[in-house]
Amino acid sequence: MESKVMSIGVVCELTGLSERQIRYYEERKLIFPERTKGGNRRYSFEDVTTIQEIHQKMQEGFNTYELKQLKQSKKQRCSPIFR
Amino acid sequence: MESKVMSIGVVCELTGLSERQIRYYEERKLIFPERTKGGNRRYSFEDVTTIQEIHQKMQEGFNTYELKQLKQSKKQRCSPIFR
DNA sequence: CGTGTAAGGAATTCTGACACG
DNA sequence: CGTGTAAGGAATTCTGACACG
Repeated sequence: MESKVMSIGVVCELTGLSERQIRYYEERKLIFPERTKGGNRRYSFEDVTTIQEIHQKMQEGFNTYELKQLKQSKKQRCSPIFR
Repeated sequence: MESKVMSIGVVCELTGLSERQIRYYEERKLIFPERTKGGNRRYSFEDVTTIQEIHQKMQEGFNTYELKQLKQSKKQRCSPIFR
């Protein structure tokens, strides 16, 4: 389910995290919710999974910069250039 | 996906129907969204599908009472008593 | 019956900032 | 760095009612 349908409040319930934390992950460019015409964020179930993974990694000691690096290195290894 | 995560605005976008129509289906007991602590409705993807089916049937000439009857007869045929 | 609408209020979300560390 | 919070405003949703038919 990749459709962006959830408000931040629902994501908080699903993840147990605060709005602040979720918005911070976005600020660090780790998640990319859509926006309604009025400017409200909309998240997908994939986003929720990603958020949970981010939180898990952070509890293991990674910071957001490192997580960003990890994501990008994964992307590179999967890109056509590397095949 | 049976989790109730969507606000009525998202359901409107997904179905192309108005808030009024969607709330009316609930009034006629054809759908059963959950509520947040504050009283806001939350719908699942299953609800969206059901809403689309209801709208389809209504365009075919059924009224909400008949649709309610249809649902109940389906339930009865599937109930243990009828096996 | 099914749906549009204006009305007023309440719940939800937004941003930018200050704070701590 | 990551997160809590109070502040003020804006978007979203709620209910009950009137309207048409």
